Amino acid sequence: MTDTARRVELITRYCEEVIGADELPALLEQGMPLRHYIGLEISGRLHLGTGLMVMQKVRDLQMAGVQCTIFLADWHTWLNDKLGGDRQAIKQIAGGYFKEGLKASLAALGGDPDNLEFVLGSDLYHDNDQYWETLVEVCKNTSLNRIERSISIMGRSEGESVDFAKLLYPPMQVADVFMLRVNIAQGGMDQRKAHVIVRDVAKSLKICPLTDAKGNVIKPVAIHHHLLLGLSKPPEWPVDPEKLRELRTQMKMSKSKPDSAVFIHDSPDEIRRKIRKAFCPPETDFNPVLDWAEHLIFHNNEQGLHVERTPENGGNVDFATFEELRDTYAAGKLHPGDLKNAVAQSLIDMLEPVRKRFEQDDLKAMWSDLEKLL
RNA sequence: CCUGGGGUAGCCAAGUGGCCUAAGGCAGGGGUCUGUAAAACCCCCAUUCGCAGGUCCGAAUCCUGCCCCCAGGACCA
Repeated sequence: MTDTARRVELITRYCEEVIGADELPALLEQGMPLRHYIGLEISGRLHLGTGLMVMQKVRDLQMAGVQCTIFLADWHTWLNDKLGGDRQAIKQIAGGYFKEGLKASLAALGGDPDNLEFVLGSDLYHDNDQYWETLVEVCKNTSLNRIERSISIMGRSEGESVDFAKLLYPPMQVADVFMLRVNIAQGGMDQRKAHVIVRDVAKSLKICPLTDAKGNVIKPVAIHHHLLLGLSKPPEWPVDPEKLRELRTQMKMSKSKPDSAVFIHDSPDEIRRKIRKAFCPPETDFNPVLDWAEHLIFHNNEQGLHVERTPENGGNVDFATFEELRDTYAAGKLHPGDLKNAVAQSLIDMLEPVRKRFEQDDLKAMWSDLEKLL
């Protein structure tokens, strides 16, 4: 495998979708420094979707030699009425709990937290004419209709009536990408609308266009990771494939359903309890426990999944690949309870360093600052 | 600024002077039952009705003022 092929593989692996994958090899070959970003709202406790799904991709990108940036979107958090819309508190949590929590998560996954850049929205926008000019340019190159349809990126449903400020959110997110000079934009599958606008307007921007090593204007590559299923039963079961797209957002982990999500600093007992209560039908589709096994365990743990069972239940088993696990489960040869115990234990082990980090006084204090706000 | 409609739990929503210490549904929590969960069944979940006064024996329900939301309209030298 050539070096370029190896790096492309690292950049794109495990992604549910990559828009503009064809453009990657050329960028790599011309020695263009690759800059990544993912924007995160400061919305509350860090769950596995952010802590592990986002950060495992960051780790992969670092391994591919990409400069990674976490954009702490304090303005977007404010626009979206999160954390009570308290700007001062949002900033404080962003630079404290959020930043340190993400670094701890990345470290636990084998990435390099010291080489991870953090940019706060307020800092990027302050005294930055280019940013506001680019925002206007983005707006001039899209339509109100399109922006209204894209508010699903902020967890709002299409057609929902929102105050006008919220319509600034999507074009600001688009402008962020160009202002940060990013050529790889990462997001969950729920962010694709914003990234499609990014790519649509990329060639029309004059103030702050993105260019390659030769000075040609290019579009950022968009990489989208899988959204982890929430642990609760989907609102509609069985899931109708026709309605999958609209249901997807409702199926993801949500903070309003406390036990549908596991947080990065949950205690082993909490993790076991939540997973024990998880929806886990005999089917393999839309099975959150299998979903977590696939995307969290097999993508991070070389050892695969170790299942402990009593002798009368068949004794211990190891699965080296997800396919092996899925097929065994589908055949009814692995009991859901045993699967749950194994997945829980594996996550507990994976998150051990994160919990350790949160036991230290500085992070403990930052965490408690957040809890007071919730 | 005007006209009309509206503000009841996380969400939807009934109730228009006393039986409201506020119905119902969804979501959520606890439990029973299953070697998981789900389903089923049982239980919990607003001392309070946008805010402040007032009338009345008694107000979520009537009156006054204020705040906010929605749909129009007016203004636009």
